[in-house]
Amino acid sequence: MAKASTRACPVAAFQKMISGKYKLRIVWDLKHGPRRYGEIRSGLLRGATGSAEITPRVLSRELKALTASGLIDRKDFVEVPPKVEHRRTRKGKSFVPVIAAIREWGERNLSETAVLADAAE
Amino acid sequence: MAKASTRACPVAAFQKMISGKYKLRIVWDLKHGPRRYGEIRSGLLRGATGSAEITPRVLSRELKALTASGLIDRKDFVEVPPKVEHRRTRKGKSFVPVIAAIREWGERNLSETAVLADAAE
DNA sequence: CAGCATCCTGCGTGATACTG
DNA sequence: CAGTATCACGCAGGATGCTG
Repeated sequence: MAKASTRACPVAAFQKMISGKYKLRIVWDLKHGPRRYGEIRSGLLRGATGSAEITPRVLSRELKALTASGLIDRKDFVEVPPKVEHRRTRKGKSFVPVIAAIREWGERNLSETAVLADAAE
Repeated sequence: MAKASTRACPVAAFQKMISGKYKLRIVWDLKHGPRRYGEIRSGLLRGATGSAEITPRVLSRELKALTASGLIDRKDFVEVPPKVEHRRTRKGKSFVPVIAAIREWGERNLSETAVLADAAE
């Protein structure tokens, strides 16, 4: 039964796994190696103003979900001052090409003209 | 602000475009050619009981969004009885490999056994 | 057959404040 | 520094009924 569902819709499982606005970007941002909590937070959405982006609550949740999905790994240096690092797992690394494919397609089909048409709200 | 996000992250635009539970599946299901509204609806989530899945409201919205995104094309045979077909556009077809990549990865890493094994690991 | 109108609910997301 | 606690809100998405 589970076989049937996943076989019918791996896409659904994928969507569930990367649900949320930041998961894909987090995994992608980890390409340079392990990153600390604060690094992800400040490096994720540098807006034009460099203003804050993701709230601690949300980032925490995303990281937990990604860890639960097995895409990233959490390393806690247990002592003070608090230090936690996240890095991609094997599974996470194997997922990178998929993100790359998405990015590549997005850059060709969603950039500029397409984006403007879509962002016309 | 939506503009900024799409600009920096094609991934974000991608997520926005395929947001929702059915868009990817709809595009995928159109691989066999044009499909009528009812065909998509009854063929999308044929459960064990074959019960209904997506409501007209939701399906309609998904189709509109996909049309607005340029992934699918809507053909309305204007006369009675109502007949509407949807098919993939060029853009939609170019998007297929991405879905295929997602599916392929999902089948290898998100299938029941893999999920369980990875969760244990 | 292919929708639209209305109501309702859960959840993802953000803002703010606090803590070990 | 790396979170947790609480409140609030918008929106996706389901249910139901009606229509051209």
